[in-house]
Amino acid sequence: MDSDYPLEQTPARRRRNKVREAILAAAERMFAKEGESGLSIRRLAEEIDYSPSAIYKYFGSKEELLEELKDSFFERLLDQVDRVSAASRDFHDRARACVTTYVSTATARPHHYAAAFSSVPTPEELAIRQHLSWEDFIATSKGQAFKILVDLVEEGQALGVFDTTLDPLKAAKSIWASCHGLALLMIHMPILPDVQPCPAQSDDDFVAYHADIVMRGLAVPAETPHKNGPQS
Amino acid sequence: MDSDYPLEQTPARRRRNKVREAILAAAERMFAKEGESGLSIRRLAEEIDYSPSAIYKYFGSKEELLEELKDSFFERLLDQVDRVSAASRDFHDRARACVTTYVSTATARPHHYAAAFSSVPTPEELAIRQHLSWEDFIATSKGQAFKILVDLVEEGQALGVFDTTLDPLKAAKSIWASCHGLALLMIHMPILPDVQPCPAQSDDDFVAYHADIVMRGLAVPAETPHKNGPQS
DNA sequence: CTATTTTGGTGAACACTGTTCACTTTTTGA
DNA sequence: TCAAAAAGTGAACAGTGTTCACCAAAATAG
Repeated sequence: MDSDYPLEQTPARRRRNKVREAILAAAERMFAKEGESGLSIRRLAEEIDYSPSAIYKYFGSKEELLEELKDSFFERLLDQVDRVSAASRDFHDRARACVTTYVSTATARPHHYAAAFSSVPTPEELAIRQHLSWEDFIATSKGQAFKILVDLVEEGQALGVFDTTLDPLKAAKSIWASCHGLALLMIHMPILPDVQPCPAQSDDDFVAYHADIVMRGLAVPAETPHKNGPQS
Repeated sequence: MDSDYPLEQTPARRRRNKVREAILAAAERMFAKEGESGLSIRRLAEEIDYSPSAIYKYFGSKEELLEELKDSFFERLLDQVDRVSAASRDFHDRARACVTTYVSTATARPHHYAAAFSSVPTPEELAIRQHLSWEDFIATSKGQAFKILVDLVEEGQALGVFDTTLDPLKAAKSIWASCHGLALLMIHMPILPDVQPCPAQSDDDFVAYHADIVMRGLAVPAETPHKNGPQS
């Protein structure tokens, strides 16, 4: 069955991929508009003029299909952030850009981002995930996103703008929590920004504002302000 | 039909409330264990020895029932935070306690908290929510939670520990995002804390750590450290 | 106390859903 | 050319939320 060189694209394979992509494209369209509950295998099959059972020749289950949508979305998000994190600019601008692109690409596809963090692991799954190595973790998309943050923290510490007494992993987790929370808050509760007679600003402005506050929390503390540093 | 004083509890009403509470209790148990997808009207009816259609004499739909579960959970959460925010302690400890109790009560019932922020509003819903007043907003549970944060920020500013140039609303939103994100990160990705040869600490310790970092981001800036304050 | 109306509860049905499986048609590879 | 593998299908299964006609019991009115 396997050919001379493994990457050969027989016409059959090409056709198969085409159908697969058609399924994914329709699913993507559906899911982006109506979310997980709005994505139905039967409607999806109807959309691309196939029978529902045909889908199962390409995806083992609806869950598997959804997993692929979510994964490819998160990898796109990761690429975006990776790009701006590798740009050569002022450190503060670059760090802020990481936050803003993370949040804006997340909110641009609310269903995707929310679904990417939707599973509540059962105790058994939790026990399994407990013993997975750091290497295995940063091999995943989420792990790579986390690694970008860790590197960013370490760079900030090396540049003398971040507190060197902070554990980079903890700091990175703190940053991630702040970004994650803002993105989801904007997705699920998009009313807070200018609910009052204050000068209305755009969402993007607030994200940058939030990013600056988050970074201030990691900055080197003032000489003797109060006894308010996180104790190790 | 209406009696002399509106609060009269006829035996019928009492019986009805009893059944209603039984439904809610079973639903609560089911939902806490298996989440929204695991809560089935039919299984729920079977659990309390009623027919599925009986449920609809007490709740208009599954959505309505779920709404009640989520709302009552969030009000419990609000109560917890309200209590510790009203305690008379050192400001830093109190603020930190607000964050830690918020996050820990959220993670104690992961399905509830996640579901409380699960709806992605459609553009139409968004347009409706756009013109709702500040008064209407802080009448809701979420609004009250937000108000606690705003008050906390203003108190911190009055005490001179928070930067007075910060808009209390924006600062409160920033704090909320950070808490919300940490809670959801711990719910959906409970692997980050000590994934490495670093001294393993408990989740609670990290939440407090995070709280301190968040508060540091709102503290009065050092004299002339860098040009890293959020510009208004 | 009786008659009437309202309430609580049920079973069957409707319109969905994801998924499986026996089956046919098409395509591929030797 | 022929057998084997792949692609695709319709019907069925086991679920789901929800509705509705119907019935019995309780509350209410005369």
